Amino acid sequence: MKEKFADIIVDISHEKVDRAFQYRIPDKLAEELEIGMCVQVPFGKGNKLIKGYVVGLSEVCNYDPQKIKEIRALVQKGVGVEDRQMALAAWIRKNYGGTLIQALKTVLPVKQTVKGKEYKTVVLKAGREEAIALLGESKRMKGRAARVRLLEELLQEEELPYDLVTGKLMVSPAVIQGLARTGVVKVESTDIYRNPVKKMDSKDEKMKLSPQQESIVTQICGEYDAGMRKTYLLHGVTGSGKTEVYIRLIEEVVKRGKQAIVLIPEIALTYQTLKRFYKHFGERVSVLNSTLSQGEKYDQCQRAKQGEIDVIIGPRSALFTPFPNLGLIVMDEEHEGSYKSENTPKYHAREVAVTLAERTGSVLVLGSATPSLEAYYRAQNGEYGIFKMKERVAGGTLPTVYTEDLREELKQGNRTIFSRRLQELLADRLEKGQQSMLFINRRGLAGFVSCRACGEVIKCPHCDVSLSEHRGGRLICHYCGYERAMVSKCPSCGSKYVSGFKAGTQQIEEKLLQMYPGIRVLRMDADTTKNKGSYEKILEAFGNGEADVLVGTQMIVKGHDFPNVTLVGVLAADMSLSVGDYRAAERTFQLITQAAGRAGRGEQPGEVVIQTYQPEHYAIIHAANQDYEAFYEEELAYRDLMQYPPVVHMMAVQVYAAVEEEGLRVAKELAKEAEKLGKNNQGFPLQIIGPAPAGIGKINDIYRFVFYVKHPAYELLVETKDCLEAYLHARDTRRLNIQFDFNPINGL
DNA sequence: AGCACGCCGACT
DNA sequence: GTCGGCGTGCTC
Repeated sequence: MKEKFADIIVDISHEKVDRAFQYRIPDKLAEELEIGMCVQVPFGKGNKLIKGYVVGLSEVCNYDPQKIKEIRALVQKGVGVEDRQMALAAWIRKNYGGTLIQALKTVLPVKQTVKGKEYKTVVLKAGREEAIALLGESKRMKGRAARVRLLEELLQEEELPYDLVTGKLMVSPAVIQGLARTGVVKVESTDIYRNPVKKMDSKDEKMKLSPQQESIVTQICGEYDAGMRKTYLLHGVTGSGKTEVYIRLIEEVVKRGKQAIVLIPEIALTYQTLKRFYKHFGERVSVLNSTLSQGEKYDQCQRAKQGEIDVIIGPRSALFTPFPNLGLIVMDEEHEGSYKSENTPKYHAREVAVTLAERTGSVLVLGSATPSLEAYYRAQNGEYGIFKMKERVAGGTLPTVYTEDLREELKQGNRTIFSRRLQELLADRLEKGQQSMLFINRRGLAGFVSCRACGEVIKCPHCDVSLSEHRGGRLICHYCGYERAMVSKCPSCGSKYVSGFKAGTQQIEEKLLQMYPGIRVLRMDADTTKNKGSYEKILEAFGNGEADVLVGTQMIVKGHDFPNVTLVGVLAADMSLSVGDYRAAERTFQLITQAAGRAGRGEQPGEVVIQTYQPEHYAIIHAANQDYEAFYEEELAYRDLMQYPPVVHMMAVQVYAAVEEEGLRVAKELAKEAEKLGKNNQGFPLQIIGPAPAGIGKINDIYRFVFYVKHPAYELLVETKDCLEAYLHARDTRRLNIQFDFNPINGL
C-alpha cells in the first residue's frame, strides 16, 4: 500500500505557522481520514500534541521524509469542517485577513461534539398471551412482585419510559435485564437532542398580510421560482410589518424543502423574535447563540443537519448553521453595528451572507427602518432589489416630533436636563396615566472624572482612556479592567474639586423622582440588565404598566411595542455626533429615528421630544422629519465628497507594539509600501491616510497606530492587504501585531 | 504561539 | 568559572 500524507492546519493563531504542515497518515487511519477532520498531531521541538484540521490529502511527500511526523489520532470530540465550510473559511480569510485557523474556527458553530442524551424505554417483545401466562406464573410465585408490576403495566401500555419503570414502578435494572435476557422485554434507546426552545403556545394563527406585504412576498417568490437569486432590502418604517413578510417568505421556502436562517442584531432580542416565529413554525424553529451550553449548541447543529428544524434564529454566528438545503437568509435590523465582528477575522455578516447566499443558491433579505448607507447605496445601484414599506400595518399615525434647542433652554434659565416642553409633556402623561420613554444617547460619553480647577481627566495608567466612575466610588478602566479608588485630590494640581461628569441613566432617574414625586421609574442600562432575564423582566414590567417612565440607553429603542407609550424623549440626541468618525451622523440618525418609532404604537398618537445642542444638523433635522431619503441624499453627498464608504472601500491597518517608536516606524513603513503599490495601479491610485495613533492610542501598555487605505475596488484593498502581509512576513514581527479591518464601523 | 539553542552580564 | 538573561530561528 502506498504511503499517504495529509496537509494539516495547526491550531495556533499566528502568522508564522499559518500554513499547512504535512504529516504521514498512519495505516490505521488511512481508510477513514478525510479532509475537514480534526486530528491530533505532534508539533514543534517538544512534540507537543495539538489539534489541527486536515485541509488536503496527497500521495507525495513534499518535505524531508526523515523529519516528517505522523498524525497521532483523530480527535473524537472534535467537529469536522465540511467542504463548503472550508471554502467559506477560505473566503473569509482572503477577504478579511487573519489566519486560516481563525477563519476555520469562526465558521464552525460548535467546537465540540457532546454526547447526546438518551431516551430509554422498556418495550414488551413477547406476545400478549405469552405475557399474560408469564404474569400468571409470576403471581403464583413468591419474590416476583417486581416482575408482576412491570408486566401488568406493559400489558396496558406496550412501551414505557425507562425512568418510569425504575422510578415509579420500583423495578430494578436487574429485573429488567432478566426479562430482557429471555426476550420478554427489550430496552430500546434513542438519542434525543437537547432543545433550548421551551414549549409554548403554537396556535397556528393564520396571518393576514396587507396588500403591500402580500405583493412583496409574491414578487420575491415569483423571482425565486423563476430561478433568480438576489439580495433584497426591505426598507420599512417601524411597525410596517417586516416580520410578517419574513415569516411568510420562510413558509414559502420551507414549502420548497429549504431552510432559513434569521439573523438578529442582539442576543437579547432572541426571545421576542422566537415567540413570534414559534407561532408559525412550532418545534421546527430553534435558536443558536453563545448563551447555549456546548451540548445544546452541538445538538442544534445536528438537528439542522438532520432536517429536524427549518428555521434558526441567532446573531451573526448563526450564519454558519449547517443546513443541508439553505434557501433563505433574513437579516433583521441590517444596519446594526453588531453584525460586524470585533474579533479577527473582522467579517461583516451582511457581506458573508451575500457570499453564502450566492454559494448555496439562497435569497438574502435585509430589513431595516433605517438602512445602512451601504445597503441603500447598493439598492440604488440596482445591486439589491428594494421594497419600501411606508405605512404602519395597524394604521397608526407617525408621531409628532419637536426639536428642542438646549442652548436656548439655558438662555431662558432652564438648568435642568429636561427641556420645558419635555417637562410639560411628561406632566401631561403622568396625569393621563400614559407611559413615557426617556432615551439617553450615551455613545461617546463615559462617566469620566475630571478636575474642575485644571481640567485634568483621570486616566488609566495602561490605556489611553479615561476611567469611569462606578458605584462605591471605584474608578474602572473599561479596556483593561484596571481599578482604583476615587481620587480625593487632583493628581495634577492638587485641587479638591474633582468630580464625575454625570449624565447617566441613574442621574436621570434621580432627577425624575425629584421633580415628579411619586413617579414610578424603571431604568434599563448595562447595570440593571447584568443578570440573566433581567432585560425581559424590566420590559415586561413596563409593558404591564408597572411604571410611568422607562429610562434607558440604546437598548430600549429596539423591538418592543408598548401601546401605552405616547411620549418619547431623546435627551442628548447629538451626543453621538461628537464621536468624530464618519459614521457619526448615520448612527445619530438611526438612534433618533428608532427612538421616535417607539412613540404612539397604539391607539393614541405619539409625541417625540428631541433635545439637542445642534438642532440645525441634518441628521437631527431629517430624523425629526422621519425622512430617510433626505438624510440618505445628504449623507451620501458627504461620503462622496470625503471619499468614505460606501462610495469607496476602506481598509484600516492597525499596528500594535509595546515600543511606541517601533510601532510608529512600522506603521510608516507599511503605509509607504501601500503607497508604492497604489502607484503601480495606473487607473485609480490608492488613497492613504495616516499613519496616526489610533483613537485610543494605548491599551494595556500596547501602543496602537493606524492608517487607512481607500479605493473603490474592494479587491484592490485585499491585494494590498496580501502584499503588506507578505512584506511583514519577510521581517521580524515578534514584537508587533498587525490587524486589518475592512470598512470598519468606527474609524476615522 | 511555544520551545530550544545560543551568546553576553553579575553571581555562588 | 557558571546561571540565566532574552534575541533568533524553526516548527511537517
